[in-house]
Amino acid sequence: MAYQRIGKTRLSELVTKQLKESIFNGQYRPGQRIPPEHELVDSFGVSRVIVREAIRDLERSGLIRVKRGPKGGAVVQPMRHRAVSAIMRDVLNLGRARVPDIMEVRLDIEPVVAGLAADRATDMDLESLRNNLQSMPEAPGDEFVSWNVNFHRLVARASHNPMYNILVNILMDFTEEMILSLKPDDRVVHGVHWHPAIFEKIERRDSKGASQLFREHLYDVAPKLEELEKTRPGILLH
Amino acid sequence: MAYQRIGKTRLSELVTKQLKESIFNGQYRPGQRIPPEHELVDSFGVSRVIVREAIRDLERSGLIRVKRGPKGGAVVQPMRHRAVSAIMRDVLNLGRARVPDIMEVRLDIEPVVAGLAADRATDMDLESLRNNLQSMPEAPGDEFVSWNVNFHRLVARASHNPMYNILVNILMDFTEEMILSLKPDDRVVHGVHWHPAIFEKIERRDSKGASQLFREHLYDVAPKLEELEKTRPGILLH
DNA sequence: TATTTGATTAATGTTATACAATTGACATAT
DNA sequence: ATATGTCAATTGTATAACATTAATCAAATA
Repeated sequence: MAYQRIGKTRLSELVTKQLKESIFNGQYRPGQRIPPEHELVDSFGVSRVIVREAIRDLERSGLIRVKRGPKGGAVVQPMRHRAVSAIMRDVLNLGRARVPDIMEVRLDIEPVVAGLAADRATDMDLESLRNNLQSMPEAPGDEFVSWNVNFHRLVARASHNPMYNILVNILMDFTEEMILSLKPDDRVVHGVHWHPAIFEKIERRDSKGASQLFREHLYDVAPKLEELEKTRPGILLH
Repeated sequence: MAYQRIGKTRLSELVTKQLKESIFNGQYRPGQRIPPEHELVDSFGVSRVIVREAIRDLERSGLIRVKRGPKGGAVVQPMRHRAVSAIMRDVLNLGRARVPDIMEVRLDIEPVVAGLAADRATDMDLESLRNNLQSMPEAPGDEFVSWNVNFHRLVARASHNPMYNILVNILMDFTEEMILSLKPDDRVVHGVHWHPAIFEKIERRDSKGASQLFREHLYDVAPKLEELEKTRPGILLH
């Protein structure tokens, strides 16, 4: 029988693994702090360097946020897509992804997600969407962009599929960044009138209708965003 | 005029940013090494701890791989989805995602991707797919699973959309893990006969057909995978 | 009294130095 | 030739000291 291969894992990885386990267990829940470094040093019996490395790992994967000072420390975060989003951007950059690639994915996914939302939206979801529609910022500044993009995020949340939720949020992170990187004057106020119509379909549980309208919405917007690629190549790269 | 807010960025983040820039620039290309720690310490004028932190960041996002010893160091990697995949899993765990959620996404995305593959596959892509079909492992062991899953990965690559490529690869990472976590006897040899038929559609540039067949393929497989959820809840969690 | 200012302190951020472990390359011995 | 040993480059880990940040509370001040 073959001997068992000795793993060359770094110490920090072992620490990371145990801490992660505790977080998934529910031992440390979102909002709570994990013990300060010096305590972890004692518990795990490794140096501070190692503990800090593990903590950095958790931070990078978005599971915790670290603050300094008294009452500071590592606080467990609720589900966040930003971490995935950040790394995804790096990988896409290496893969030379372009705006049309992103739009192609959006054009497929978002209508389906809207359909699911029509099927599954709770009253709270509908409330959030209604709220979004009624709070349009007046000036077409950065806030306006976030507000606009946020409708898409809320629809994704209403689909009640965590994976879709993350994916759409990632796509919208990219989209939002692209638009924000333009001077306000150059930003196309794209189809604000679509959103209320889409909401109506969702509210009436018209799955097919919501899906179809969303598709039209995106077909309407896509060319304008893809235009960006020409005027500002490599716009995804930040 | 308002003063400019002082960023409370960590030093390591500044280092990370610059190194990343160099990698995206093409200054350090996949396969090449970035300078050893002590040189970076000199160049950036920060301590070794900081440099190491930055390097760990790059490693975590899959941009480099670090080896020890002489001729070791940080080597730039080609586009990898694993890093995204790893973090995505953490976030999904926190979001309590379940197997049906994953399958729902696969059922939407993969047929579309197959359609694109039919439109865009190069001769090399077709060659890879053909190669896959002709090299079925005999024993239904781990290798068999990888081989099976790999067909899906190759189709995604043939779509020539980097984003889809990553997404499908992530989905297949999850799928592969789920199946591998079963004892070989419990693994369902799911529809091997679908793959050749799908390939034929792709080869003939029949976009609609490829898409449709792929959808049927997944509808065939889905129930068996979703069964896992019942017998082994939390199977995604590793 | 209300508000600024300062001191205290708990926590993370950074530096410096030394040593350990890994591993490729080459020399040496058998 | 093949195994063994030595060296050197490079990352991994440990320790100790100091810097910075920010919450809290006390004291000074208008």
